[in-house]
Amino acid sequence: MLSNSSKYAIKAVLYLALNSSENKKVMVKDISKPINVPQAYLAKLLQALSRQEIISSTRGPNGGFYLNDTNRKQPVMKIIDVIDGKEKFNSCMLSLKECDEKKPCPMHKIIYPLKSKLVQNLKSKTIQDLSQEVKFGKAFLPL
Amino acid sequence: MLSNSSKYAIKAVLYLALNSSENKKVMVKDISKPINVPQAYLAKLLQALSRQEIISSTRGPNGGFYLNDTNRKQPVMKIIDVIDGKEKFNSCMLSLKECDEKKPCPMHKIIYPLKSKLVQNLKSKTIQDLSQEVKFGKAFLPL
DNA sequence: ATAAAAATATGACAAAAATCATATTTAGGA
DNA sequence: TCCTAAATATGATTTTTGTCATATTTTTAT
Repeated sequence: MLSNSSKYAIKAVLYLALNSSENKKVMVKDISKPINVPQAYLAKLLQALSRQEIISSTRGPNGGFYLNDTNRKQPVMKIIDVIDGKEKFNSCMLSLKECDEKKPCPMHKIIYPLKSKLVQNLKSKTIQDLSQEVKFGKAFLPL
Repeated sequence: MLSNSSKYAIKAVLYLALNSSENKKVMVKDISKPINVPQAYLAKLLQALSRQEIISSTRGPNGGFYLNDTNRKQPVMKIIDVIDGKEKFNSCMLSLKECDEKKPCPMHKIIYPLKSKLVQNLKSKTIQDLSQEVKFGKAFLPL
């Protein structure tokens, strides 16, 4: 449903939400271990997120990745947009060029309402929102 | 969301539902043209579906692919199962080993209800159901 | 029986996604 | 200032997915 890359990225950002701040930066290797994602690969993903200012980073000694307040307010969808591309949830389930309410493909009715609700959720829920769930023991993040 | 392969397969089966019968078999090349899928590739997909008895086929002159009544009663999900594998909609959105109502990952609440509704739809809607929509002008299948 | 027309089986090739490796740049501390 | 530790940029490798090609088997008609 999501690519591995997106899953990795979301896990990493959530990890940062729970374990970093402007004055507590975290190195790639210290993220990759607990979330169980290959370090070199994760580095690439984090760099992409950093370039788009979805997460923050500083180089050099005592540097690392972290989230500032603006970062925390980003919707989860942004992560997916950057890693998997904006088209991820946009295309018709049968890849028909023209597929909408007026001229729906045969799968449209089964899928569209659910997909658009999903997109809505992903756009409204922020990194902050999700990390709070974990913080308050309502959701979990092992492995 | 679905692989190209699954999309192609669904389009082809829908085409067969609308244009074939036990005594009107259709050759690969006559399916691939109208649904705009490369012939050799489609052949491979149809063979896989035929092996799993989701569609029917006979070889030799006047042979081809077609749907019998049993085929038409298959749920759309079966096509996806065969082409993309049963795990497609089964895994957690963050690929956590353990993720369920009791110990949900942070994305669970946002996604699970929608995903399970989607799966339910794909399992209950049959090839027949979808092709009827097209037949009665309630859905469309160009390109 | 034989020839032709179809699916089937197999595998080669290409493109994209995932993974790994390394040289470069930047920032901090001695 | 210079060394070291971190991200960054770049690209090589591997795996998976998508695509193409061809030889084989089965069926029908002559």
